[in-house]
Order: sequence, then structure tokens, then C-alpha cells
Amino acid sequence: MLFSTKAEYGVRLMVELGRQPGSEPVALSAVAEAERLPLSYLEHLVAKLRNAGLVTSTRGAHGGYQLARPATEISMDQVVEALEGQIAPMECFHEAPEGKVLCSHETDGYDACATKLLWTRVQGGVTKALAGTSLADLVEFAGPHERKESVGSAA
Amino acid sequence: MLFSTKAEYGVRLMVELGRQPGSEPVALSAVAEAERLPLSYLEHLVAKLRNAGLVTSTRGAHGGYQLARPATEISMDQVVEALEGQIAPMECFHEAPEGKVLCSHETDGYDACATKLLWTRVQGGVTKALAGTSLADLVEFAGPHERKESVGSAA
DNA sequence: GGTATAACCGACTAATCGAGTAGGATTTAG
DNA sequence: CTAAATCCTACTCGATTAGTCGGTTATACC
Repeated sequence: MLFSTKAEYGVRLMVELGRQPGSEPVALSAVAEAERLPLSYLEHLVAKLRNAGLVTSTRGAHGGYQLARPATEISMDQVVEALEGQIAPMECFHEAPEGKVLCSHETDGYDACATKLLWTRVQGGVTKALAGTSLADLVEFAGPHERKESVGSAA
Repeated sequence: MLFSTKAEYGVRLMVELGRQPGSEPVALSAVAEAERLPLSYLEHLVAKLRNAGLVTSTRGAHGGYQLARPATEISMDQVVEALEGQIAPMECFHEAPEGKVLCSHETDGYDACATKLLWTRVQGGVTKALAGTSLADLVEFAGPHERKESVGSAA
């Protein structure tokens, strides 16, 4: 599996925030309920998103979370990276300052790492897919909230 | 990390086989030595490659492994999939018979899975990169064997 | 000021997976 | 027969994932 549920849950959390019309913060418990995810686990994930500057939080009563920027300006590579850490296809891949890719196998005078070409291409493909998708794309794809409350609030 | 060392080691093993000029089988111990990888671990990996029909084995003395097909006809998605299992970005992704992608979240009458668009794109990127690279590409990239023995056999 | 609400924080746990080891059984060339 | 190899199963150890739990701090509202 390329990614874990951290990315899955975290992205869904972000989409949920992006679907909110108003500018008021949304309580995490509301997100947890809407997405049927464990609240206490979401707390860990949203902390990562906050540390990455993707969401802002308001403490206290009527507090909650909001997107730090409009959804059109949040690309999914930032989101996934915040949640899963550096996106590299392989342990030995280190991102060099100027966007270059280093392979730790090359350091030990051994002949050129045979797998580098492959992992570079894979990483390129993933990065392109993630960076080329904005949160707004996903929000639009998900469509407006099909209000479960309209049915469920009575029950 | 997208992939584990299983893919890394396994691909290097395949490249090593692809670099062999003759048609004689290569002992796994030779590969292990050349790539500085633990032999007993490679045994597990090569078993997967054999089950996937990517290499053939010859038992007994002077036995070993060979590519089942020319390197130009082995695409890396087959190799990586044999080693790592189904290439899916997320647990909930199931490959349907006709190449369609199913998301298990969609089965529970819940509204369309917001993440599906993203993971589909990611999977597309990875698959394209892997399928578009043949073992022959990597063999060529790695270059001919820089015979370490010419230096190392004396030491 | 008190209270309910909600973010924040750290420690803990169970299950799974990765990476590797170990030991033997089987096959085959010489 | 024996050495060289594949083959096979079981086991260990550590890291990571997916949570849970308990408590602390901040704040709106009465």
C-alpha cells in the first residue's frame, strides 16, 4: 500500500473543511461524525495539518478548525506530505536542497544505483499527480453535502 | 515510504540477472555478493519473482536463476507488483476485473468518496511510471558490470 | 465566576508488517 | 557420494499503524 489511512483520513478531513460554506470554525467532533472516523485519532492528524500551516484552529467553546487558505491554493502534495512525511518511493531517497534526488547507495563508491532511474520516475509520477490536484478539485468532486442530518436529526 | 526494500532488492536482483551476458543460470549467492544483500532474504524475494513467472530456476549444482523473458519484455510494474503485491495507493482500493477502480467506502450508501479522484490519479501516475519502464531500461542505465573482482579479488 | 465546549498534549496498547535469520529438505553435476 | 545449489517453513526482532485514554488549557456564554 502506497499510503496509510493517515493520508486517507486527513484528506477527508480537509475536504470536509473545504465543504463548509461559512467562515466559522468547524469542531473536529462534527468532522468525525460526518466522516465516521474516531475523534481522538483525528486529533493527531489535524495536529500535523496545523503544524504544516494548512489549517488554523480556534480554541474554546464554538472553536474548531478552518482552512488556512482557500481550497484552490492548497495542493494535495502539501496535505499528503504533512500527514505521511516526505514522499519518497524508497528509503534510500534523499531530497537534496535544489530539488535533486540523491540515493544513499551511490555514496559507497559502488557502481551507479540501478534502481535510481525507476524510483525517480515513480516519484515524478506521484508528485505530479499530487501537486496537480488541489483541495478544491476534491471538494468539487465530492459535491455539496448531502445532508444526512435532514434525515438523521429526527432519528 | 511508497515501497519497501523488497522492491528495491528485488529490482536489483532482476537487473543483476539482466546484466548477465550468457544463457547460463546465475547462482543467487553470486547476486547476493555482487549487490551486498543477505542471501537468505533474497531467497524469499526470488521465490515471489519465480511464482510470478518472471524468472526461471535451475536446481542442483551449477543451478541458479535466469530471466524468463528478454529484459525488453519485462515491464517494471510486473516486477514491483510481484514483490510488493497489488499497487494501490490506499487500503480501500480494489481492482475490479475490467480495470476499473472500486473504493470500499462507496459500498456503504455513503456519499461519493471524496478521496477517490486523488488516489486514482496517484495510482495512474505510479502505474504509468512503472509500466513505462522496462527492465532493459534499467540494465542499460546501470551500465556494464564494473568488475569489482578485478580490484577486490586480490584484497 | 462557573460551566460546558472544544482544542491541545503525551503516554500507552494491540496488531500488523518489514527485514532478516536459521535450519533443514530436495535436486543435480561431477 | 558429495558439494552446490534451489526450495521451504518457521521463527525473531523492531518499527509502524491505528487507535485509546486521561488530563490540561483556553474561551464563549449565562
